[in-house]
Formats: sequence, structure tokens, C-alpha cells
Amino acid sequence: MRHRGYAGVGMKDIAEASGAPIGSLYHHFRAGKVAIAREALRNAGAAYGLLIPTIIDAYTDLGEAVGGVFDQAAEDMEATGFANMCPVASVAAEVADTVEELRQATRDVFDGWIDGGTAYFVARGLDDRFARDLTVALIGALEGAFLLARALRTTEPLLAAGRTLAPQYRGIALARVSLPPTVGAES
Amino acid sequence: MRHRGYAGVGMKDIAEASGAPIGSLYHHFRAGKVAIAREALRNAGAAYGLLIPTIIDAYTDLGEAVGGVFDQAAEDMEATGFANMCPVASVAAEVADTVEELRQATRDVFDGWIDGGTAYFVARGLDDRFARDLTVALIGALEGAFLLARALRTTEPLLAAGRTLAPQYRGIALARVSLPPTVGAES
DNA sequence: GTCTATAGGACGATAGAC
DNA sequence: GTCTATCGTCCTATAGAC
Repeated sequence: MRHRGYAGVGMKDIAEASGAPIGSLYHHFRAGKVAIAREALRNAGAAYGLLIPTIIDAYTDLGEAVGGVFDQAAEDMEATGFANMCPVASVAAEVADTVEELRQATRDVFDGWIDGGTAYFVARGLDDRFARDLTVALIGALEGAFLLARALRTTEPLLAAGRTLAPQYRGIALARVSLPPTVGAES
Repeated sequence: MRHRGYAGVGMKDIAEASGAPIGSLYHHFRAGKVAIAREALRNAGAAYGLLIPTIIDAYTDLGEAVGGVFDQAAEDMEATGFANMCPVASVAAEVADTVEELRQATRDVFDGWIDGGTAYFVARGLDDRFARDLTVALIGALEGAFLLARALRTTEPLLAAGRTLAPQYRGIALARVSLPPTVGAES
């Protein structure tokens, strides 16, 4: 679904990919396709929520950390042949104006990432409001750079975002603490 | 198409919206739906290419200019009820891995915006490479913030992006020249 | 609970009268 | 060039045998 979009993937595809026949899907997800998509978004959200904090955990300087996030993203993207890096973004763009129930699911995922990231940065010693702005801007810049990189098939957008965002944070220290266990785990 | 996605809009919808019957569409666009989408992307790209430069043209300080872009975007978005601000982004996300021909069309649009924006900033006195990084990062940050804002139905992502990007550019002067006539006009 | 068969309708595309 | 009628295929969802 991250590759073909919500409207672009059929129940037949889901059945084929999961190995189960269509009837079984409707037995477990009585609400049909929307329910499956909702679950998929929830799962993807939980799985990816810790990704940014995990990368940043290796750094003690905020500038290097931010640069590291985009460098890592660029590397991964090139290694995977510019596949879709974020399992939520393309669906979010598609359903925001059309399937209100799924829009809410994507909102919950993003809210979870923002709250989790903010809590992580606060735990690392940053001010509340600063941590939240940074998290929101970081996720936004990443999603936008992913979009451009996939369309252009170049890592330039990711590298440019890193070069643009990182320098101003050089010299801001990140306190050395380990990942809090609950960060971003739930939406 | 910006609202419902490429797969989500049918030829019937296009015919209805345009007033012409389906047969006429296939007469003018022999390649069918893909050709129509390609043209729509080209048009949207040309129409929106001058948008950022137009906003920035009112400023002489780069920091205020960048802040102004995001503030303006936030205002527009709230005023339109969080409708899709960019007619290319959602389609780009959808077709990047699926319809190669349309991926190339979105690439051409983005390339045009990047080249046009870079040329604009250079005309305003910025260094080549700096201008290009700034343009790419700006477009990326905008697209990402649009995505988050539509999902969350909040202007926070746009405002946070502005607060995060703008301050480092305060004090950098933009030379006072008018818009070059060719900027971003063609892909 | 699992799975097959199929309903009912929308899809992109075409044929061909005007 | 314009438009209508329709093709064949695919869709989501369901019914019902096992």
C-alpha cells in the first residue's frame, strides 16, 4: 500500500500477499478494506516511531545528530533504489481529503511520532517548546525530502535538507541518557 | 486529482468536471488517462512555479522572507479548510513507484521549480550553491509541512518549519531586483 | 473459522453513428 | 470533431458450503 496507494491496492492483492483468501480477510476485518488500512497504518506508526530517536541516540551534538538523520536517510534511500521510505506519507496524502477515517489514523500516527520525538529530545535536555518545534520540523522536512527524492531519484533533497537544517544546531549539546522505554510506542 | 489521487479519479469524473463526454477526451488525449494526468501536472507545475518567488519578492531580508513563505502558507491553508495546497505532491507520492511516465512528469515539475527558484535567488544576489540548497530545502520543507498539516488539520507544521528554518537567515540581504521573466515558466 | 463463488457496480478504453 | 453505447476487466463486498 505504501507503494501503490490506498486506492491502488485491491483486496485481491492483500489476500494474495497475505496468503489468506479474501473471505478470511472479511472475517477478521469486518469493516473491510478501511479496517485493514487502519491497522496497517497503526502498525507502521508504531514500528517507525522510534526510528529518528534511535539514529539520534548515537550523537551528543544536536547539529551532528540532525545531519546524521538526513545522511542516514539518503544512504538508505539510495541503497533501496529510492523505494518509499515512509509507509504513512503517501497514504496520508491520498486520504487526507477523501477517507476521513483513515485521515484520523494518519493523524494519530503523526501525533504519536511528534509526542514521542518531543519527549525524547526533552529527555536529552532540550526545552519543551524547542523540542517540539524541532521534532515537527524534522519530520516535515524528512517527509518532504522523501517525496522529492522519490520523484527525482536523487538524494539531493535529503542532503540539501541536512545541510540547511543542521548547521544552526552545532554546539547545542544533547544530554547523554538512554531511550525512555515508552517513547512513541503507542499512538 | 490533487484531492482524490491518480487512481482515485476516474475518466467519468474527468468528463463530468470538464463538461465534455468521455469520447472527446480520448479524441484529444489518445493515450488516455495517463496523457491527461501528464498535461495536468505540466500545467500545475507552470502555474505554481512562480509562487514562492512571488511571495519572497516582497522581502529584502532572507530570514523574514523564509518566515513569510511559511506564514503565508499557513494562512492560506487555514483559510481553505486545509485543502491540498500543492497539486503535484500527492500525485507524485502515488506514482513514484508505479507509473514511470507520470513519475517523470512530476520530476520535470520539481526540477523546473528548483531551477527557477535557484535562478531567482541568484538574481537576488545569493551564491549559486547556497541558492540551490535553499530552494530544494524550502520546497521539501513546504511539501512535508503541507502533508502533516493536512493530516493533523493544524497549521503547526508550517509554523514550526518557519520558526526552525527562518532564524538562521536573518541578516542575509536580498538584492532588490524584479522577477526575471523566464523563471520557472517552463519545465 | 476457512475458503470458493459470485453478486453488483465502477473502471479504462473503444467503436461507430452523427 | 462530437458524443453515445458498450465492451471486457477489475473492484469491494457478501453468501454460504465446508
